[in-house]
Amino acid sequence: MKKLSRKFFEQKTVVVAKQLLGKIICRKLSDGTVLKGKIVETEAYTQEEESCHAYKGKTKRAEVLFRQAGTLYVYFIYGMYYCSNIVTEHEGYGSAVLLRAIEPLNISADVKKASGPAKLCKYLSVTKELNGIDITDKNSVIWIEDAENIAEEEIVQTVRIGITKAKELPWRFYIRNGKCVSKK
DNA sequence: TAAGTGATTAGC
DNA sequence: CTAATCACTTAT
Repeated sequence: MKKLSRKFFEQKTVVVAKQLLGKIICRKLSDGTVLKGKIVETEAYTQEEESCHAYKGKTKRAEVLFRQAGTLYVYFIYGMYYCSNIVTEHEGYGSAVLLRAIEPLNISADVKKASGPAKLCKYLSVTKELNGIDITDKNSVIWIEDAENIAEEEIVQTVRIGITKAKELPWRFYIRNGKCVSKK
């Protein structure tokens, strides 16, 4: 399988969000174990809309969003959870795709263990230590492998969930009938 | 539906 | 410094 290049993430954020569906996210743990999961749900965030962390400019937390495409953005929320995003478009523009759910491909994995943005991070052992890494780097501990594109009719596009601002934007994508898609 | 939980941010 | 907010999950 081929690792996705930086070029893939340099497309428009909503395009990346949509095309990431069906791709395989891989995580190499410190003991050498490699976990894999199919991405089944994503959301797009760009700096023009107020629900994005980059909306107010380069704050200390959001600075990572302005880096080059393919950078991993991990943030801590509600005192207990991490969420991971992949930075998109060009350097200096704050945008990213939130990974909301994956379907674990490891043999003994529970299919519900990664059906939510914070659960997915827990499953893949993603913490703030990984904030800012380049997932297109050859030696990265997280990367995404290419896979067949999901057919247009299998992709559902709806409004984003769990946010309080700019709710009307239809920037959430998931695979129809995907068993690991998050709540609601 | 409610509440736990602490980093981040804006506003004094 | 303080207080409000938060792209969530789990258990009622």
